[in-house]
This record gives sequence, C-alpha cells and structure tokens, in this order.
Amino acid sequence: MRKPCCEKKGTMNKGAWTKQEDQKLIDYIHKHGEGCWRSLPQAAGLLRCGKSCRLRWVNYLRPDLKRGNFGEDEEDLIIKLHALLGNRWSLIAGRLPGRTDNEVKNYWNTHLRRKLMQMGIDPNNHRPRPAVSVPNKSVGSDHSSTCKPENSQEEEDIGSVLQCSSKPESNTGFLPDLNLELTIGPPLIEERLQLSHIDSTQLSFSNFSTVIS
DNA sequence: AACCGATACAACCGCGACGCC
DNA sequence: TGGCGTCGCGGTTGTATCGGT
Repeated sequence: MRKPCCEKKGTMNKGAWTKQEDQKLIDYIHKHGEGCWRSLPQAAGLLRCGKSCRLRWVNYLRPDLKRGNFGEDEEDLIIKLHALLGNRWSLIAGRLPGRTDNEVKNYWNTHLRRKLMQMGIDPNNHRPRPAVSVPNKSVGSDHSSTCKPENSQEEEDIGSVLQCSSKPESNTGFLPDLNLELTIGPPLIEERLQLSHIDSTQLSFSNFSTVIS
C-alpha cells in the first residue's frame, strides 16, 4: 500500500487556487527559491500538499511562462518532436521556451491531435491513416501507440527514437530525416533557433494546413 | 432565456526514478 | 545494497466557458 502524498488529507485545500494562495506561494518562492516542495506548504502558510504547490508554480505562476496561444512555429515543433519522442511531454516542453509540459500536453490533446486526424494523419504514429475510418470520438483515450512504446525496449534513448522515426518502414516515408540533434538539457534559445531552421518545406504543419484547406 | 453538449485547461492521481541514509 | 522519502512525469478527471438549438 502506498501512503497518500499528504498526511493531513482532510485539512488540505483542493481544487482551484485562490489569489491569496497564489500570492503566498509566489512570495515564498521569491524569498527562498524553488525546491523542497514537501516542506514548502507549511513554511509558506499554505494548506496544500507540496505536489500541488509545485504544479501550480511550474504550470502557472512561474514568471518566465509565455502563456497565450501557440504560434504556428510552435505547433510545427510540437508535432515534429512528438513524432520523435512520443508522449514525453516534459522533453517536448523543454524545447519550447516558456511552455510547460502540462500546457503542451493539453494543447496536443485538444488541438493538434484533432488537426492531425482531420488531415488524415494518425496522431499516435504520425503516419497517414487508412482512407476511411470512423472518427475516433474518444479524443485522448487512445494513447496506446506512440512511436516509442509498442515494441519497446523501454529504455530507448533519444538517438534510437530518432532512428525509429527515420526508418522507412516505421514511417512509410512520411517523416523525413529530421536530425533534430536532440539532447537532454535546459532549453536554449539558440537551439530552438536552430530547430526552426529545419527546412520547413520538409515537414511543415502550415503546409499541411494549406493542403487541406 | 434556458438548456445541453462540446471544448479548453487547470488540477489531481498514481507510479517510476532518483538520491540519501 | 536495500529501504525510504521526495520529486517529476504522464494520464486522467473536474469544471468553467462557449456555442448551438
């Protein structure tokens, strides 16, 4: 049996954060910095579990968050990275300055999945879908087959994922060799600029958009 | 104006990874 | 080296808002 993440579950606040709670969290982190989430709530005078505090900060309160609509270049990037990495949202988000994994994940599930499906592309493996298929009503429910998992070798590194994406039989030539030179690390503006230099004629979401429109 | 389904997004939950003792 | 605690991730749920009837 696993312990609940918070001992005093009954006394903990849940649900939407109030402005006062936000302010307490912001003030505390400004003073003491991030980290030690477990003890933070008590120290900051919050009736929340550390996990909840971390999530609130990371996904909503952090000052470097971009927020607002995703640009076309960001959409392109997410699609490309998802084709390579599957549902590794934190890795994908790491390539999008100012975006969080939760935000990217939500955006994918609500916008991009649907767009790809409308284009006749299977969002799970980024391959063209069989001509006629009953529209999958359950958006978000079919996460069974991303590029990564199925036949995995769980601990694929990014290099092998890259290989996976460039294997002709794994993509029926739909995705070109992207050679994104992915590495794990903090997002760098320069890197992102490099990524944006990928020949957009090879795999451009906006191109697809114009095709179907 | 009221209802209802669809959509978007914030927040929660469970689990694995990792570090420390 | 095994146990324990904490952190971070991905999947899922809850709810507010929007648009159509």
